[in-house]
Amino acid sequence: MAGRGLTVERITRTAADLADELGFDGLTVSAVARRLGVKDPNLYAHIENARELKVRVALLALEEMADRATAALAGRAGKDALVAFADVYRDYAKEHPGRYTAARFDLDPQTAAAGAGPRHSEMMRAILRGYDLPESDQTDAVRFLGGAFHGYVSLEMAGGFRHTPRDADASWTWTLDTLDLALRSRSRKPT
Amino acid sequence: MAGRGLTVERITRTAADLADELGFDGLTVSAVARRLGVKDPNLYAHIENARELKVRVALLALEEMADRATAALAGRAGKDALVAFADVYRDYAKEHPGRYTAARFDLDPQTAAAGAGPRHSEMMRAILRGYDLPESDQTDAVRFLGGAFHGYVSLEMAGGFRHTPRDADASWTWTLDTLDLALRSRSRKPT
DNA sequence: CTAGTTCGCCTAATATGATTAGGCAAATCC
DNA sequence: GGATTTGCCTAATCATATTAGGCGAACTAG
Repeated sequence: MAGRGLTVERITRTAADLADELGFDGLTVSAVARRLGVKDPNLYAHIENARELKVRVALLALEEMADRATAALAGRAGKDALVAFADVYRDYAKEHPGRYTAARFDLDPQTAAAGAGPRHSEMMRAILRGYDLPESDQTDAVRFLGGAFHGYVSLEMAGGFRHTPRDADASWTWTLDTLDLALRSRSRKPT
Repeated sequence: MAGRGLTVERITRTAADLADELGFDGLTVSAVARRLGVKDPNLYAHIENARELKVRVALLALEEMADRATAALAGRAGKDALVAFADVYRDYAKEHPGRYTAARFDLDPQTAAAGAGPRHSEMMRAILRGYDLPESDQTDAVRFLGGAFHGYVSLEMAGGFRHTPRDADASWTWTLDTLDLALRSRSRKPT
């Protein structure tokens, strides 16, 4: 049997691959079962329901991104760190569109807190340390940055930039330069 | 019959309302038919398939937002305009989460171009005129702003800010201030 | 006015997907 | 070696999407 040894891990990995191939919305229990060479009902021995499948993919994606980000951040600070971190998101979204979309899946608070979500905020805060913002601006800046990164990537992924000839990479660079500029102008110490 | 006089418009409006109530993903042909008091197959006399239903909701949302934005922008310029415009998005997303999500639906280029999408870019460009950016930065800035607005709203809507106590409105204000700052630092003329 | 047509809605039927209940055979335990 | 557990399967139900075809009321042409 092709399905020899089903495990939650194997199911999740397969689901993640399928999400990348079919789009996160196209991810179905049936498709995963098919790909694994087993019948649909088998999967329910390992997962509760379709939602759990998606949640697991979301958590996987969050973790993979956090791992990459951690690596990218090593030894960098300031704008360097900002750019490296942002590139991790954008590159990941390009390589794994389904996973990336999954990462935005609406997780319930506990699940989210148990996943890699907090690692992401942590890293963001670490980057911001390089800008020396007032303590009170910290959270605002995390939200601002997170939104800016995600928004850009998400619009680009949705094809929102196809209408205009301007190169998406160039706009990305401009965006990061501008974010850096913005944060520096918020800094307590002069640049 | 409750369904007296089905029209694409009525179907679309009903679909949009359902999207707001159930979430865009929960929007189904069946649910719309139920709400309209007719059997599912009837709808196919007016729409091609489920996708078209979603596309129509997306176009409706885009248009409604554009209308609001147009009104909000009247008589404003500079940061005032920026804030008014951004608030339109955020408020709309709060009032109509399903419609807002729909507005990000992946439309094919022609459909998108025929809809209100271009109006949005136009308004964004109008706002940017107040900042007097170099010609070449125009498109980059539109993408940057669009991404920042959408990203923030989308994270907030997805509950991404629930983890931290900090008030989402305050962060929004900070974000808009920072965007204004960023654009001003990109301006050709001094502030 | 009336046969023919169109309109608006319905029932029947198929396919896919989610999910539950229960069967069976090989591997494992005492 | 029989009892059990494990791993997968079949059968069955329900919701949704979508197609095909029926039926009566309103509408139109002669």
